[in-house]
Amino acid sequence: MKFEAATIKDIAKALGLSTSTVSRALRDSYEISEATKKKIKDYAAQINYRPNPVALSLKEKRTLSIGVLVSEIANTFFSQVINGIESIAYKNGYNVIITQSKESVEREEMILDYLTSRSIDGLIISVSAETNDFTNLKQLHEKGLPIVFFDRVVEEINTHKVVTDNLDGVYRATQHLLQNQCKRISVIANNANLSITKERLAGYKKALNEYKMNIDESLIKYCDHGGLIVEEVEKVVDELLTLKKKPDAMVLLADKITTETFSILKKKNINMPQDIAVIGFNNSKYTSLFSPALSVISQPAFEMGEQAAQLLLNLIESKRAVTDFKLEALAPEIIIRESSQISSR
Amino acid sequence: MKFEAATIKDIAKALGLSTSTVSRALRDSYEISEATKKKIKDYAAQINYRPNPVALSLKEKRTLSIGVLVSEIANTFFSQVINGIESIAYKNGYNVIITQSKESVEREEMILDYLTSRSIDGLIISVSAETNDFTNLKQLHEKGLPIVFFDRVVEEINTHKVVTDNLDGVYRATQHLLQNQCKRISVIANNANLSITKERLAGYKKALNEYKMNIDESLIKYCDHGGLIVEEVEKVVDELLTLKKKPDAMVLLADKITTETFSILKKKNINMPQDIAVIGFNNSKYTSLFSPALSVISQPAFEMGEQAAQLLLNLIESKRAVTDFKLEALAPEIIIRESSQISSR
DNA sequence: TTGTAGGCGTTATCAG
DNA sequence: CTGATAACGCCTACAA
Repeated sequence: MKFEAATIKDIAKALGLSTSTVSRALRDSYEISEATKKKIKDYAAQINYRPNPVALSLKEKRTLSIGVLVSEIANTFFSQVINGIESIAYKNGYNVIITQSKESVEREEMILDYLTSRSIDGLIISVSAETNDFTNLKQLHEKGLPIVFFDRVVEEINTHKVVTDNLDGVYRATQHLLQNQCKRISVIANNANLSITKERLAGYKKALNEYKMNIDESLIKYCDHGGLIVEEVEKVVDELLTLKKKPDAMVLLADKITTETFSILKKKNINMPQDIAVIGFNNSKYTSLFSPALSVISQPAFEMGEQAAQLLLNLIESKRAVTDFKLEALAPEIIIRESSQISSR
Repeated sequence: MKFEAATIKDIAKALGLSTSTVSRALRDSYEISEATKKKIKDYAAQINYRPNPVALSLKEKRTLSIGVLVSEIANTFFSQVINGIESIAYKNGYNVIITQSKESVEREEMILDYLTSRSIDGLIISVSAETNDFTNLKQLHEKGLPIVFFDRVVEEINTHKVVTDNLDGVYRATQHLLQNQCKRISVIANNANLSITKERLAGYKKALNEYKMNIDESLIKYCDHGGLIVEEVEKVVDELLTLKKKPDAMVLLADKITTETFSILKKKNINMPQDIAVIGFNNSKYTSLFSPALSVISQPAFEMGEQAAQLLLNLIESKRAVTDFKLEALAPEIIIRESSQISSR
């Protein structure tokens, strides 16, 4: 059972006019007399007429909706980004279709195929951790689908990108640990394929280099699924804790990895920051309520969403092909709390 | 710049056939010879043909998308529900259009108007805290728009509803506090209009009655915006703390209110549970990492989403008008942790 | 077995 | 100033 909404035809019939006259009157065309316009508009308002967006889409070859693909909606960072995207899209009359890959390549491929079979005008995407083959995405881009990357970007595809200044964020976080006399700073990173992993590790190494510390590869661990699988985090934490020369600090390079590691360390009754100082990426307000209150690198998620959406709308609505692409790198905020503050050691 | 995708026409032209033959072949009609079918299908695959969903929508008067309206996406409970909805919708070939009211009536009205101007086949909604006039929603429902309510339901509208067993959840939580010798148990509730508020308060009162305790109205507070505005929470917490006869426990009846109150109490250096025992609704995993670890009433959010989506799809795809509506009340989980466990007082 | 001719709701073009 | 017609991409009676 469906509810049948009024169409232009209904109005035309009721008023003894043609559909074209009605259409023109509703769009306030100059060629219609004020009297007819008024009659038509009044009647339209009365029966609560709304133009059918599907018919418009078919005619105008656009859907007024944009697709968003992230790895997980329930992740605070992503839901904040989506919030930002939504606010801009909404303001400009666009729908947002939100989808999640759950870090799976197959799901990502399926979703892309689905979304781009004409149901979106543009795409905002943070690629899944597993993905390292971007031919599909590249093809879509070459065919003319407007794409904006955020967070996890694909270097080979030339389009707008919105990221956190990951290098600087981790650089400052690591610096802070070094200033707190940490000597063996470990890191747990996301999948090595990801742009964010490379950038964040570069920040870590930059800080160590400045302090003339050696890069010890045994202190660098990866979670291929971005911490979505608890076991992969447990595994690397255990590896770090059973090293001959144990780390005295951890820098956690992804939201999920941060909270999982924190939880694991607590369960093992490891004192933070005394035994291990901890700082990691996370966007949830809740981390301030943790015990110890967690030091975090927080990304300007809402703004990232806003910027990505604005850039995408620019692409979609631009008349000429855009060739000048922007890379927006927004500054993260380093929030130092108890988990990384070593008063004396 | 748009990318032009292949159409049935293109295939027909390329193969010297008519569009209807192509259409039929692609849908595996019995009236087309195997040879032609194969030729057409091969070519379609080769040029990566995908039927245009917009054209299909126009023809079939359905969009294969469902709308979801919640108060806030970034709220863990809602993002988990959305997750559940998405999983079912996705499996059945439906799009999900996610929107948020931010607890504002105007936004809710605008979104409804937008969503229902033919761009969705059905709606899953948890109404905003401010809303107490449901004529709009009622009209939509009467016009035949399939609607499923979850969480915050509208009693006057007769359709499927998926809720947590709120009464029982709060009843058990309050009982737990009573068993822990709490004598003056206060509650902070969401907007009094909401179904969830009424149900949850009923649970509170039921427990007190069983223990032959008086209901002291000064211990019952409301946040009209569901805790979305920090000041409204601060105000009621202050009111409770400055009562002549202070409360020794708090039951917090909404996610946001729970975390805000917890944060306020911590800032005021109030010991939990010694000074005030605390338990509240919350769906974030993070609460176990709080200090003190927070006791919570956790809702089966993912399942709620799944059920709501399944019920909606049933409504949408049902041939005859549905008259037998379900009210699914799923059991919440009471997780007792430090914030409400009083060992000795 | 294949082709022709509408029609879904709208707007642009061309006529009057 | 207003109306008829075609077109967007697809499907389906009805013809051939």
